[in-house]
Amino acid sequence: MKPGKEVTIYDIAKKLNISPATVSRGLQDNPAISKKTRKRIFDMADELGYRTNHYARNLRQSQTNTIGVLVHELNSNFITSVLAGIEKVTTEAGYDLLIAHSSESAVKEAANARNLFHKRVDGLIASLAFDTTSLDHFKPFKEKGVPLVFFDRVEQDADNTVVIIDNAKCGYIATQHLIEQGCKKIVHVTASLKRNVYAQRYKGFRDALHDHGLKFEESQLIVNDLSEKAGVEAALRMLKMKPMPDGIFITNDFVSAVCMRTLKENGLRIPQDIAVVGFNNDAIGNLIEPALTTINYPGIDMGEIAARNLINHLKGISDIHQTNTIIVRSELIIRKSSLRKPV
Amino acid sequence: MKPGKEVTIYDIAKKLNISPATVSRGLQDNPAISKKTRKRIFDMADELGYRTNHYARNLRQSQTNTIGVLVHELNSNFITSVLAGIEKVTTEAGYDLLIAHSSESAVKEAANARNLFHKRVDGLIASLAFDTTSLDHFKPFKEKGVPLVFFDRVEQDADNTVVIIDNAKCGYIATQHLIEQGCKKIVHVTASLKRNVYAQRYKGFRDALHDHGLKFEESQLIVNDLSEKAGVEAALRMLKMKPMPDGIFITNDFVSAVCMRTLKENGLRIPQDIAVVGFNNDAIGNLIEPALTTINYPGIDMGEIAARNLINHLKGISDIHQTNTIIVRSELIIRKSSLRKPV
DNA sequence: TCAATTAATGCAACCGATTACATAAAATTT
DNA sequence: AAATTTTATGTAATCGGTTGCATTAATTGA
Repeated sequence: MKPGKEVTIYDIAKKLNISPATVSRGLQDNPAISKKTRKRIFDMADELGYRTNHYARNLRQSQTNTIGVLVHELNSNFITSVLAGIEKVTTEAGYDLLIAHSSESAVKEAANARNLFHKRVDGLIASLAFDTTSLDHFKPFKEKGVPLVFFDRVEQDADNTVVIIDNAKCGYIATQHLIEQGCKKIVHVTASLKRNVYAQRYKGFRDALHDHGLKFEESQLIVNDLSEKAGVEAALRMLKMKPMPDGIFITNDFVSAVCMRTLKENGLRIPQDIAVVGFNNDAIGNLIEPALTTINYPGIDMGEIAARNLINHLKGISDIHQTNTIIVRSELIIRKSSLRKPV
Repeated sequence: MKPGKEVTIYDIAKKLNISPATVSRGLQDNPAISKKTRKRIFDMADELGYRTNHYARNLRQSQTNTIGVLVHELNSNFITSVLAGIEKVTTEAGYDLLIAHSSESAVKEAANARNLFHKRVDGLIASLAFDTTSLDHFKPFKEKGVPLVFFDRVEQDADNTVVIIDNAKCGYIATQHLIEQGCKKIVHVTASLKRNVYAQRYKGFRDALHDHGLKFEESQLIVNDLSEKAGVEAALRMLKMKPMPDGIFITNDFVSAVCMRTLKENGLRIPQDIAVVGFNNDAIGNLIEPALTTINYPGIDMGEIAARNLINHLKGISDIHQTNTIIVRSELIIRKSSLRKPV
């Protein structure tokens, strides 16, 4: 076979002395085509090394069989497992994936959304950046009727389908666990409260404090960007507090690890002096010392659920506008970083 | 604008009373079109909310403006930064990315290659799975003249363009460093020696031992699959050795962290009893205790270089078959896990 | 045996952009 | 002013499948 020469259904048709329409139908397993002809078509396709031209097909059908995924970063355990879940479902269903990440920038997020829109994805799965406030960049999708599913970082007030965990509950049980371990002054380290996930976790945190009769001061809330530098700074700030906190609930395992390192460097013992609870159950939590208590939630399931809902909608099996909010299970995993009492 | 109604260049042409050809040219900044007309075209395109139909374009031009990326996993720092590098270059050049991962399975790798081939990527960037032995699944690309670039895990004997680091040298300096720190019995923990990266690192390791007059026994080489379980087993095996090793060179930071954890659990002090050097400079290395000495190499640069070479080739700026092997810089980062002597 | 169904296949118009070639209009040269 | 060149635009074929409708062949029924 010479390079550059592509085999088309016309070539197959000519060789077999039948019409291209028949070849097309045969390739699609259209029941109108006899088994005999179909077999001949497939055999000839193999022989000639035929491959479908998806561009011709998509052009004609005016659908791309592509799903866009918009995430903030690719660098966490959580996100990669969500992607794995999405990928599993979409490949099974014969869809391609176009993945874009915003590096936590609302501007880049909007640019990516625009790009995916121009690429005509059939549907979009997205998790918002830190500083995204307006959802305007998703409007074109809505106007064209392209279905959207948000996961994890979402805007819940809008009429979107969202796949999330119960962040408030997670925040509550994480905090409650610290309280049960005897912590009296608990600090919460988190990111922009404009994002639902952080706002909800914070809410759970506050509720738990309140329900257990612990008071709260503004200084017990540290908001930053979840970078390494921010983790170090948060730890230093806590070291200066009087009295020092005896418990920390941090919204992310990486920052937890950084904080713990800094605290330890400054002579504090974990969990005796300060107990720590993280969030996400990244691999790192089990490798640092002491091992990190954290909230586990199944990224892969979230990805699968988001993708499955979108695809069912696309195939007309179900309507995405009916199921508005899907809550995925989550749990507290208790390890040494918070254990001050015998189990 | 009603959903479902797509604006085409014909619509623009009709409104402006010019031909679709002119619109097409105007949109492409073809110099044959007067500035005035071009402006009218762009304005009308904006007004109508026109978006290019890439499928029509690709069909006509018989090129997809898509580059396939084939990697073993998405879960490491290294791979995500390579992807970031690739993405940067390809988006700048207006290419899309189709990313597939093989989960370290040669079978899945072949399936992904087949899929990307059928999707007609214009070029392919790949890093091989553990157990890939044959490169047959890349043949169709070669036959059709689709350019290939391999990075990191490559097959060097073939006539492919590869982007790599000097793994032998890295293995050498890592080992030499341990020797300089006074290690007499060094164990190397790595993965399948069929893969160039591991084979070369092992070679460097052996050469360093030899050059410094240290003898080597088979038991000093532990080959596994770089999983958590494998890391624990490797550590346990070393604990049973008589005499126990006083240095370890591990081919990956995650496994290093796991090994260190197990060794510490068994009462060993690092680096006093055993010094450890990892590979990759993952974030984890700086969070565990003691911080991990490791080899750093810039994934983002590798990605950029691989992508840039591929794209230059596609654009006819350069020929990929000329530059056969590109070696990216790498360096040893010394941290506490190996430091037995004052710097 | 012949009409009425049903099954299998073909015809031809599309999807939306690109581009070689032709043509018209404007600018320049002689 | 006519001829020539340059600039701007139009015509129509093409890329490779898909699909509504028409047609033919095979099967069934009367």
